[in-house]
Amino acid sequence: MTTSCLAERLGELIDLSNNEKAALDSLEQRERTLRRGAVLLREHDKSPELFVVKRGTMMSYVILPDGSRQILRFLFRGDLVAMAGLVYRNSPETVIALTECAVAPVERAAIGTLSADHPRLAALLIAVDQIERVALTDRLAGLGRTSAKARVAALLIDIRNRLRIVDGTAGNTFQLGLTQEEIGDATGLTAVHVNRMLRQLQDEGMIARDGGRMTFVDETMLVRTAHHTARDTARAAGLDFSWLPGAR
Amino acid sequence: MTTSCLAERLGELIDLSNNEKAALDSLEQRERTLRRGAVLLREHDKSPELFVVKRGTMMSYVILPDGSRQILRFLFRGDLVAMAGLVYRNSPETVIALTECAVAPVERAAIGTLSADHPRLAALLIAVDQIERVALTDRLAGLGRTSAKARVAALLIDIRNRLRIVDGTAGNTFQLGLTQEEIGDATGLTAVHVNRMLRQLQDEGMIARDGGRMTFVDETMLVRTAHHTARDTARAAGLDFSWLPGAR
DNA sequence: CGAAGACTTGATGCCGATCAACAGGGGTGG
DNA sequence: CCACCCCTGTTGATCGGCATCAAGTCTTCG
Repeated sequence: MTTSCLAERLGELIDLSNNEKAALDSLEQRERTLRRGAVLLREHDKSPELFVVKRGTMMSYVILPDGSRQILRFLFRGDLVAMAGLVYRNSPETVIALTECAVAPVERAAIGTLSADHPRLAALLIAVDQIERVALTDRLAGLGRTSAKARVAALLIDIRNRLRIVDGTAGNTFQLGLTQEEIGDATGLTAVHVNRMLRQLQDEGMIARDGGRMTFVDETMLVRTAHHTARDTARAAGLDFSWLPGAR
Repeated sequence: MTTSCLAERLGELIDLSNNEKAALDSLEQRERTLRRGAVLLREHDKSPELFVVKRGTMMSYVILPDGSRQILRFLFRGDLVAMAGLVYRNSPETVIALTECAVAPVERAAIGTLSADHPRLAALLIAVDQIERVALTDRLAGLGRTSAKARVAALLIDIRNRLRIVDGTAGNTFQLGLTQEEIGDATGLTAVHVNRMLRQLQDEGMIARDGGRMTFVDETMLVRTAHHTARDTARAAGLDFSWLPGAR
């Protein structure tokens, strides 16, 4: 029995009832696989459905009038993709697969019936939105007010933390899975300057690199360099769900 | 009879039932007034409740370790403040009044009971979150990938559009109500450079300034300068709410 | 084995930060 | 009522971080 990825994600926040688990499972009946580089959704295209990431990692971005790209978000197992498709007929962003991926398409209407049948899950979705909103504002502050080195360091830490949650690896080494150009498009820098910042972090003994693999040598220093507000996105400590209505 | 500000806001998106309106009204029983500059909520402080803005304009920001400030959001009538307080015990941001303000405190638990009693409203709150998320990602792309001039122009357009919705003024002149330092903290620039950008926009005939009043002289050009993705945040065109469950 | 993409490093230039000085204005206390 | 001061705005001079341009290496894959 494969539990739904969404149930897995929400289950980290609160204990779900069996009814709720079943409702979430039923959302992820279908599955669609994507190969590396495949486009799930294109900016401005119609987006009649949303998706839950089941395997692999993806990213979403926008292209500005001058052709430059801003990466908005990296997506991992359990993340909801294209929630904006709920309200906007046309997708505000492009979503592509960074690795081999599997996603579960979800009808828009399913979110409506879900909130009717399971008010607590609807409230929980609101809560998850807030967590993601805070993550976005953290990035906003980073782009607006921190140096190139801090931004690159912060991105590395972010990716590592998310990978850690997904595949449970506890070590200090991980597969970054991003080109330097992608790091630049996420942090508002050029690929060239990203390269220099990585070299600098390496020369200063904070990280080590070997091909695509990244190792945190001095994590304390790296965190300090990143000005990382250790919000520890998904950890239950510091979160409060006492206001949720009863389960069904 | 004063309708609730939240009902007003949500009512722009869909037609609310009388039950729903009543439920929203009941959220805004209490009212608290704030004078210009007053702090509603301080970063890291406990935030046991949320608020709806009833009158005036506010802003939220964070202070980074080096003392610099990033303004995250400007808040107008009908906006929800401190929704993050739903999940985070401690507020992730500071919220202060830019003008004389009135807010209605709302218990966290009220959101829970609201979603239990009125599933459609819960779904609508999810939808509103998505609209705001898209606005945030637009700003993210602006900070990461556009010039100082474009960012200032975009901010001016944004503020004007929001003021227009709130007070229904249709003209091209409005009270900006922000210092140049605040514009800088919102756009990731210094006050000095904001000043130069405003002068440049003025010299190029896009805007005119008179004390605190701002006039759009050549709006077309201003919009082009801002690379403004005319998402027109609250306009119902392009939005889709057919997936919502039935009203109660 | 050739070609295309990713990475690396150097040289140079520009956008926006920083430092500095001054003007206007509104609030406060003497 | 006036003097003072702090806040905001304005403009010039200089500096520095990151972009841009360029050239070359390494890797991967057809």
